[in-house]
Amino acid sequence: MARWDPNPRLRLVRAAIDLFAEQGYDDTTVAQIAARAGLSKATFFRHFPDKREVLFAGQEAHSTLLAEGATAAPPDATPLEAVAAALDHATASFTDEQRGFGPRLRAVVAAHDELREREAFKRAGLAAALAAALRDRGVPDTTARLAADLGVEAFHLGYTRWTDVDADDDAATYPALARRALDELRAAAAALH
Amino acid sequence: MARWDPNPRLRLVRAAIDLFAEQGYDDTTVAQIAARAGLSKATFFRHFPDKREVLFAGQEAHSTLLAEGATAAPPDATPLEAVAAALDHATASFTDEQRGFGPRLRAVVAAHDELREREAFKRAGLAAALAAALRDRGVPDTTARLAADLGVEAFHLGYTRWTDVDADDDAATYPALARRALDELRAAAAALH
DNA sequence: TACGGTGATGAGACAGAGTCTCATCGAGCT
DNA sequence: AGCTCGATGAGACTCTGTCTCATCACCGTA
Repeated sequence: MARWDPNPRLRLVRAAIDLFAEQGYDDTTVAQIAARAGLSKATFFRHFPDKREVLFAGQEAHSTLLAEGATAAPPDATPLEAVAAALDHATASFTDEQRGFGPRLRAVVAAHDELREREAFKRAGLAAALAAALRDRGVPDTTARLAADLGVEAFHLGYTRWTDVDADDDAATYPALARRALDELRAAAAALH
Repeated sequence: MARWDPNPRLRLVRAAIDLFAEQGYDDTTVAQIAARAGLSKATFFRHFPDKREVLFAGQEAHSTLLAEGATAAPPDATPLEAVAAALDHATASFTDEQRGFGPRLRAVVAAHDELREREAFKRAGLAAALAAALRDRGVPDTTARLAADLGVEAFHLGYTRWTDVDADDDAATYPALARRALDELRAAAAALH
């Protein structure tokens, strides 16, 4: 696993998750991550803008998928139906390896403000992208933002349940769990006023 | 304005906002901020855990105020009425100096991901505190989170309008603007399903 | 007035994050 | 073999953030 092997990015991600689980996030330096991946510190920063980002890479792709899904929904779909379509589209691409990383990822992030901060930011990015897609469908701004917030909350709630090892129902796919979460949120929102 | 003068914290905040406006956030070092406040770098980090935080200090106080306001609402108040009470309580304490900082603050934050990230995190903290207060009133978890999200969104929307120099209607107080924003959000949420 | 205790500050060393420049390497093309 | 181009490594550098220790102002007390 050295210098000129393929997939340097993925090697860095795996090395980082392993080291964070072994010795903690704070006690792991970027140089150590790079070394385990057979690379140098400089190369790490060519692939990721900072140390936190190695755990959140690919979130931009999720933004794109959510927006695509919402845009591709039938023209007469309601805002929340478009959000459901966005969830279907975005959750379909997740892999088993991503599911496997889930528990370790959540444990590390939960333990460090630095990482929870990045998570909150990424989440805001997802909501903004989804809201923009809804606005392009003609949904008014405030409605679009609220619907997008529900969608992103369902996206995360579904992810949490999908990667929860204590409740590993193999029939529960990520798309199905996200849909169910959205239904719950919709019901709660309807009961709000 | 040197070493043993009073209010070192506030002096640091003012120095930071001034320098960020003058030379930009990236080109301002912590040492420079401390020097302008007549203090040393070490003392800056005694008052703020990191460079970003000098712009967001006091957000914990807002969390407390929001929670207090929600808790103090009449027992028979609906979740959204409790949120309105929380906004009344939290927005009442803002000063004219805070209003004056608003435009510069928003401009600096908007220009740097690093700061927008911290803002998103603080926002999540406010929402969590408000949601916890609502849960303590007996509001179900999901409902509490949604209502809290609306409240925090109204809190920020109201702040933006209150500190918008282009629309400085002196009769528009922060509490009134926050209330109005909450009403708009409530209407949009009701129209969602 | 002198003295001692306490908390805030400064000075400076230090490790790690993140940036930058330049040399080197491998792959593909001619 | 020689050339080009993109990816990498090496290493210097600045700044953030931490830590230790000495110093200073203030306050109470003798």
